[in-house]
Amino acid sequence: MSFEINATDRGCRARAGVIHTCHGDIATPVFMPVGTVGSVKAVHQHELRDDINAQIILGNTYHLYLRPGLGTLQAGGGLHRFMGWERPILTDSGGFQVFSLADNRKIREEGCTFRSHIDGSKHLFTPENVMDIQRVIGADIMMAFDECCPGDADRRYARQSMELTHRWLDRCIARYNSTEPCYGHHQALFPIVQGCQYEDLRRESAAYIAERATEGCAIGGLAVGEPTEVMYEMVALCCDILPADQPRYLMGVGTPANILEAIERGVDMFDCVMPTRNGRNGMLFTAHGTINIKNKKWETCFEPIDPESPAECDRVYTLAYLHHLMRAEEILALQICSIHNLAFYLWLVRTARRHILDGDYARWKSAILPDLMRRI
RNA sequence: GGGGGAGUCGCAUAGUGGCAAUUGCAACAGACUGUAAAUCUGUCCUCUUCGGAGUUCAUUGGUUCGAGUCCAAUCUCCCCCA
Repeated sequence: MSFEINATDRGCRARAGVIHTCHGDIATPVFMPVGTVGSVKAVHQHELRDDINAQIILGNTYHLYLRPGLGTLQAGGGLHRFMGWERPILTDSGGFQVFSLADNRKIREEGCTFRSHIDGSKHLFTPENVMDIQRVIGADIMMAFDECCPGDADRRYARQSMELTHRWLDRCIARYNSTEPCYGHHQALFPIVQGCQYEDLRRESAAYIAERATEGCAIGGLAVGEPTEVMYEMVALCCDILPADQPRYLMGVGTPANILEAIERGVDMFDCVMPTRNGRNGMLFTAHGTINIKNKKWETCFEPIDPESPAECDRVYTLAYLHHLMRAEEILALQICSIHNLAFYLWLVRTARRHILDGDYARWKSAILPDLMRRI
């Protein structure tokens, strides 16, 4: 894997680049749709490719390990082949589940034990087996096993958590270096900065990660309850320390505004469940603001969902029709909302890239931001 | 004509002397950030300074400290027999 930077904006730290992988190139800044269990919920692979033009998607180590399980994944030739997706895949390590399944897990030095949310069975994740599992999944980008620390953690806990994540990282790297890809294509390993909302911890962590990163780095543990401004400060601070010649991935973020702010501070890669989850719950993101398609006001709005969208469903179907489908609880509504939101997110980062190349990113961002944050 | 049953806040339901009244649906909003989410939350008779206040359970009258609940009549609907 390699990363080339095409342009750095004149007015800010935003950059436009290309990540080259064995499964194709990824133009950055990039948004990666989340496909936790080997499926971007409610969206077909051909829609991801042709309507949305997703360059890379996410899978999740924890979920795929529980189901379908490693045997099936290996027999199926890895996740790319199993799910019929020939473009790049990044897998999260399960670090986020250490956070989100807090009631069903126990953290120790060795690793983290989980109770399966599916059948209650007990499982142990260690830095070593998380590397092994991601080898079997076959992700182009594997993530280090970390603890995603809650946003309101106190300093003492945040430090302990960060130091554990660092020790786990060294074990991840050792395992990574002593194992080979299963399917013949290269797999990169991204370490993850932690440190919660404490500046000194973030600095320390970013420096630790910068020393060990070879192909890319991630910033984790943000957008987990801390104020948005704090998140922006942490992002800026981390980007200053992380290697300039590697892609930077801000994990789990975020709203359209969050993404533009982070791009301005030097982030290249994003993922978030928001476009798909909120879409399934009736929220549409648009260049003019967010709308709740379930609201009565859309009942007779016979305008196309988005006449400019590359996705056919956005141009063909009206807001009134989508409103009707949503109310009628038709599965098609969830599909259309998900496709629309993903198409919008990808339009957003594509347009951001163009403005970075043009050198007027900051100005464009300031102009579009109030609209994005509006509620229609 | 005779006998039996039923009328509750849009719809459907609970309620057998202390009730502004149960639950579901519908309706109207809100939330959602490395997915335990096609999920969750709030409002849902009227007014409110959010403390409450005022009117309600087909209609009218009665019993009772107190009635959606008991009694009587009336109206409407359903079932059975002629």
